[in-house]
Amino acid sequence: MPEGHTLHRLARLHQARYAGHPVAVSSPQGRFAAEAALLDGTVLTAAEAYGKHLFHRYDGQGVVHIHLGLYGAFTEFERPEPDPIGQVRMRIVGPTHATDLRGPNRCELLTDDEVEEITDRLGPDPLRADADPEPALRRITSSSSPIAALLMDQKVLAGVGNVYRAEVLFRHNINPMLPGKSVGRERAEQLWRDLVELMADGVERGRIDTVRPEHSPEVTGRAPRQDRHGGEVYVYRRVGNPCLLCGTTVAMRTLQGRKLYWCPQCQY
DNA sequence: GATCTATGTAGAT
DNA sequence: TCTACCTAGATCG
Repeated sequence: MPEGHTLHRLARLHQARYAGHPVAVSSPQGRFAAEAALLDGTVLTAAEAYGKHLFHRYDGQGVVHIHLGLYGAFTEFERPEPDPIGQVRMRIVGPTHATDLRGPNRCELLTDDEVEEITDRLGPDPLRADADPEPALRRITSSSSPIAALLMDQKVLAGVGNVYRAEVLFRHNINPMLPGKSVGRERAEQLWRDLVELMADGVERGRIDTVRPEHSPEVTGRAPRQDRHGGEVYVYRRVGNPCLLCGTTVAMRTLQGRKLYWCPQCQY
């Protein structure tokens, strides 16, 4: 379930459970076996997220770069950990807990320079305290690409995925196909500030909730979202259902291979 | 049991 | 714009 908030939450968890300790690293599936052997028994010094990328730093041995892609997931255990089930790419066992990594898009051992090459390509991450939104605001307000495409472009903003994109555009009544330069500076700033809040909330809760209290199905009587991702949302994957605000049927189309959801009435 | 889908990205065409 | 890739759970029959 990986948008930026998931990775930041994992980084925080891994930092608390493993950082500062020697850890056992293995690859039950075998596809990370050589790297795991190098790392096994060394100290994991830090866990950090940048956008949708997760980095595990090991004392003197380099940095493990993990990108979950669409399907990747970590499973966390208290020790004693069970035998691995299924395709476990990487297992880390620390003093009190263990974690299994399955199905990542990337799991590789890199040098500091290689890590920097990755982070240099990313736009500002709304979840990082050191983020400077200025480059993102300039990119958005000068581009003729649809705002929906810009929000998902990791070179523009790091960490925003399909759910946050759909939801933040709904919250600001912006049509997803509106060119970035037509969004304007002020609304672009509002989008950034809202993403900072929404995504920080996502890190705390471990799920994406974007519906304002006054718009909740309990208050409005509108049908609640029917989705399995866990949070309360306005439009994401609600195609064919009534908009929580106006009752108009939520629309869906594909943009650059990803599904886009919006309310044709509320977003113009 | 087969098929579909998914909060993603890189690379080919 | 397309395809490939990594995996598991939901859905279909």
